[in-house]
Amino acid sequence: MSATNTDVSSALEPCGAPDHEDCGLSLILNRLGEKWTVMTLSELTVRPLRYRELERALDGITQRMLTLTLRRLERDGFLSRHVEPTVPPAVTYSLTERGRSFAELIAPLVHWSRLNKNSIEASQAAFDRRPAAMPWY
Amino acid sequence: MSATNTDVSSALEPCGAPDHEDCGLSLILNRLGEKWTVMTLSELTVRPLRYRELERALDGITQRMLTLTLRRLERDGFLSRHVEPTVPPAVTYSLTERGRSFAELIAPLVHWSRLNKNSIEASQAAFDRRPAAMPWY
DNA sequence: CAGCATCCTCTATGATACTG
DNA sequence: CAGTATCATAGAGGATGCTG
Repeated sequence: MSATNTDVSSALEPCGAPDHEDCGLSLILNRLGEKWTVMTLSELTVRPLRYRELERALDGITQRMLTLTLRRLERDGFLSRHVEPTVPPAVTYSLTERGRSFAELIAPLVHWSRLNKNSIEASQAAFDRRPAAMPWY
Repeated sequence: MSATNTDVSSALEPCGAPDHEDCGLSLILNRLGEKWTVMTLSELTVRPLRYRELERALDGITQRMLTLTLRRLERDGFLSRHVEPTVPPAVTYSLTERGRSFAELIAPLVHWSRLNKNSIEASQAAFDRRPAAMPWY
């Protein structure tokens, strides 16, 4: 079922499908699906930030979700956490090389979204306007 | 907060953050986060498939989730649904141009995952081995 | 064949309160 | 400042049975 002939690396080969080995795709797909991951990475792309700075930058985030998001990203090695042992403590988060690499990976998604936003919303509206019961169409 | 100087289009600018307009990124992020979306698109990348063919290709999927996934992708205009009005009916799903474009967008993620899987898992293991209470490190 | 309807569980997220 | 702890909820996902 894999596209094995002409296209070698440009084809979409999902990892996790029965005939594909697990390549860890689900991990990053899950991360991308989490509500605050991409925005957090984005903020840290600009410069390292402290906990409170992130909290203020990510409008509406709760402390719980901020901590969870940061911990998961740290666990995956996407960012590093630096604690300055002062009182009160100063904790700074910064992207690792891997985190920066991951962020670059996401940029095309943003671009594509921007390009396709309007037409996708048009498709959705058309779909929703569709007569309710019309199994033959 | 946006990176405005050297990097124009390669920077990760999240849409939805307070200082960024909504570019529809959350839609595709949500889709990517859904369990069967990418695998479904992947299967359809090879060739158009009928409902039962997809069901067999996507190991472990329930009819409920297959239908949900297909409907969402159809609504977004990523795939088209063709009904042959025979008895019993024959329904074929195929990628639209937009769906194909989206699939191409995902391919780099697969590649990146493959490349980074092992080192990410190493980071996770190291993180999990870390002493429980050690707020100063 | 290609679904839809129903019930159930589990996880992501959120609200709120407390602390070294 | 930078968290942790507890409680609550909505939606994703799954199990099962039925149908044009």
